[in-house]
Amino acid sequence: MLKITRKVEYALIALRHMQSKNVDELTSAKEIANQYGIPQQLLAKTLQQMARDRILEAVQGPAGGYRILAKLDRISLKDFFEKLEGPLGMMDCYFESDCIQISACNIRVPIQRINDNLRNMFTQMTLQEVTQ
Amino acid sequence: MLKITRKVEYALIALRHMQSKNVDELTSAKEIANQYGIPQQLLAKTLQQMARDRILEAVQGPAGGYRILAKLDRISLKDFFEKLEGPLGMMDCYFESDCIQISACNIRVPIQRINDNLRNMFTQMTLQEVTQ
DNA sequence: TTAAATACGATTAAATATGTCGTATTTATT
DNA sequence: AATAAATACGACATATTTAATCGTATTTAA
Repeated sequence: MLKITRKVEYALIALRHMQSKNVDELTSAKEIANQYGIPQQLLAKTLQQMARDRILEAVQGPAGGYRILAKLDRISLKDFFEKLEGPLGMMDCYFESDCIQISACNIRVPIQRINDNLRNMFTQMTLQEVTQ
Repeated sequence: MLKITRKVEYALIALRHMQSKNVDELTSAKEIANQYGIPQQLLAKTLQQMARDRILEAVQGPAGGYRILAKLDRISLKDFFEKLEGPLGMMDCYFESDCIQISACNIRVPIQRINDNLRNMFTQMTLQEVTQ
């Protein structure tokens, strides 16, 4: 429980890698995949998603690649996680309420408290802090 | 990501249920399973594990069941989670260091920072707070 | 025109989580 | 002593989620 996914892991590796370069320099998925020993296609998808989310900018064609587009100190870890993985909650009933036994459930409120703490914590941390 | 497991969910439901009773009153797995619509055998296993962990006391035989043994305000959520699920970390390399590409990895330290925050948060919350 | 890169849906594979089965043990009740 | 209702627990089966791969299209510098 409470594990981050490979997608997030690869995204962070990529961001950190790019941050060690000149701001407008491009990095290909291949370069990162080789350097860190991770599956290129999977990484590529993650980078593409980040591009759709306007975290990265993608440049096509040979000698193309990705560079950081967003201000990382303006993106909370919560937003980052949610962009990549969807709503951030310890239980789905935090967002959806189609749980069949919701009336019998006696831990909805307590779980929400934990959840709020968790979300609050990740709201306070920025991507910049993590990848710098 | 960051989801709690059914095991933890069922454990919390059970604890909260027992807390609404007299301290020495016994509750059977069947009673909880029926009331909250959860699989009895799976719940039973979880209760048995909590008994091994000295959170609950088990009484065998007919009319047997479980009651709360530990002082819940002395057990952190971190300890509780770790008793049930093992080491609490967003990545395994927080505890194990047999990651093949660990030398190339560029996010070990940042991830550890997030991890420390997370563990710190759960260290500060007690089981009592959650189940009361 | 070619080659090297991104783009992305579809599918497969692997890992993890969840649930069930079968059997043993304990013990209150009859 | 026999029975029944509960805990105890390893082994297995199923379901779900995550991770990885495949195939094909598009873009664009050389």
